[in-house]
Parts: sequence; C-alpha cells; structure tokens
Amino acid sequence: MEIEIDHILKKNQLSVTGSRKKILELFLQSNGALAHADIEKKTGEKFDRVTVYRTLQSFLDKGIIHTIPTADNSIRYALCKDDCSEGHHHDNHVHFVCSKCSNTICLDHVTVPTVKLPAGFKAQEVQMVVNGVCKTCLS
Amino acid sequence: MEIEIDHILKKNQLSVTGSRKKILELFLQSNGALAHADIEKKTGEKFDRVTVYRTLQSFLDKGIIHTIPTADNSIRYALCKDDCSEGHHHDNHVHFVCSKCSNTICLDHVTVPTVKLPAGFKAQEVQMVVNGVCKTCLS
DNA sequence: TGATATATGCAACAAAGTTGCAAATCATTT
DNA sequence: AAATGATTTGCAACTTTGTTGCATATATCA
Repeated sequence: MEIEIDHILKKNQLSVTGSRKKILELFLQSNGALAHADIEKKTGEKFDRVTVYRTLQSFLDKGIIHTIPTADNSIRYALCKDDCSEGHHHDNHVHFVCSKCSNTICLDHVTVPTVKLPAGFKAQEVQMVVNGVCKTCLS
Repeated sequence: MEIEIDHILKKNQLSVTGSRKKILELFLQSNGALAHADIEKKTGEKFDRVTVYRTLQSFLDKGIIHTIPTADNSIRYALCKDDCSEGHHHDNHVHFVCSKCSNTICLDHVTVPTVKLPAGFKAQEVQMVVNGVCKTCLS
C-alpha cells in the first residue's frame, strides 16, 4: 500500500509529502467518491483546509482523480483508473449515488451509452449519474 | 407573456410578486439553464440575494424548475415542462453544456437511455449531461 | 377597504473557496 | 550526511456563496 502510494505520486511527477500520501490513501481505501468535506473529516483536521484544496487540485491536474457531477452543489472526486493519463481521461463509466447512505460509487463496468444528439451539436464528454439505493443499503 | 407568467404562478398556488414574475420571466426568455449568479446579474441587483434564493427554492418545491447536475460546483436551474407536477418530475431528458459559451441547454427530445445496473442496485433517477459544442457555437 | 397571511429586505452569521507570503519540507547533488 | 534550490505547507486575511431571524412591506381575499 505504502509502496503503491509512493509509486502513483512519483509516476505523476509529484513530490511525496505527508498530505498527499494521506489523501491518496483515503481514495484507495474508499471504493466510492469523496467530497472535500469527507476528506477533512477523515484526515482528522490534520491538514490545513488550503492544503486539501491544493492537493485535490494537483491530483485533478495530473489525472489521478476526476470529478463527478452532482445536483447538490458539492463536488465529488473519485480515483481515475490506470488508463487515465494527464489531460485525457477515460472515465466513461456510470456513477451511482445512494440516496440512503449518500455514498458515490464508480460502476466501472457499466459504460455510458451513446445518445443521438440533435443536428448541430457535437459531443465531447458524457456524464451519467444514477440515483437510487445501493447494494449494501438494499439488503 | 405577462399573462402566462401570472398563470404559472397562480396554478402553483404562489402569490404573484415582483421578484417571482421577473425571475420566472428570465427562465421563459432563456432557452437554457440559469445559475444563481446569472439571475442576480440579469435582474440588475434589483432584488435581495436572499429573495432570489427563496424564490428559486419555492419554484423548486412547486416543480416549476429543476436542477441540473454539474461538475463545477454551481447549481443550475431550468424550467420544467408542463407534465411536471409537484414532487413528481418527468425531466428525464439529456442536458447539454457548451464548452464554448458555457450555456446549459435542455434537449427536451433526447430522453436518457436506460442502463443495466449490477445486481443489488436499484435505480430511482438517472441524470445525463453531455459536454461539447452547441449549435450556435459550432457554426 | 381592511384583516390576515405571505413575501421581502436587512443584518448578522456560517460555510466554502482563494491568494500572498514566510517557514517548513522534499529532492538532488556533492 | 549536509547543503542547496525548488516545492509544499500553514497561516492570515479576504471573497464568495448560502442560511436564519425578524421587522416591514406587499399580496390575497372577504
């Protein structure tokens, strides 16, 4: 784990620091998406708010994480898969938000279907978010 | 127009006031979605910030408008179609965000395709947002 | 027109995000 | 292992965004 974290950071030309290691660890541990507030809570206020913002921003820039659109004004971040490279993401999978536990889960094996747009529109990226009850909350 | 606005408000048991009329007019005029900031700008700071928030909230409650998920931490609102009733929305159409003019457009005639979820997941609502270049910016 | 209910604006506050800068930490070379 | 230079961090101050309580103003309806 420790080794994997260091490897990911170095691979992306980021220096290995305490906050980056800790925040990346959180993403690797959680199978879902994290909002800024989640990270602050889970790190136990160990790091400055500003540092968390900047760390997330640099992870975004490097393509380590991606954002998930939500209707409730809270950006959520999730780990990108290995085939994500800087500036060019392949996270065309469906995201699931549970209305019970409010966890956001990447459904890596459910790809976003293509839609036919009206004439004159050119698609670049498609995001799909499903709201409902997740596996753990349904049982 | 004036008559239509009054009608919509009365139909939804909302008293007809200056701010509600003006804000509803903005939605009817724009064919896209509006963020809170857009509304403040377009009304020319005529109304208090708080009033705009509350007006949007009551429009949401009554099902006159709906929210559109975004990845950039800004709630966007768009008019619901006539078949929207209180608490029960039928806005299962695709939303388009132009990366040039950054307008958000409701593609009313493009319905969100159904996806097959993994076992154990139960879908309630599906949102689809397409990013790209819109009709006006492409030409 | 007057009574009542509702909506508005103000003030004060809470939360979320940004920027500049000095001190601390990391990577690298010797 | 220590020194150097580049990067990162934490602090402070600030801006933006959203919320709440309450007195005043406005709309609705008899």
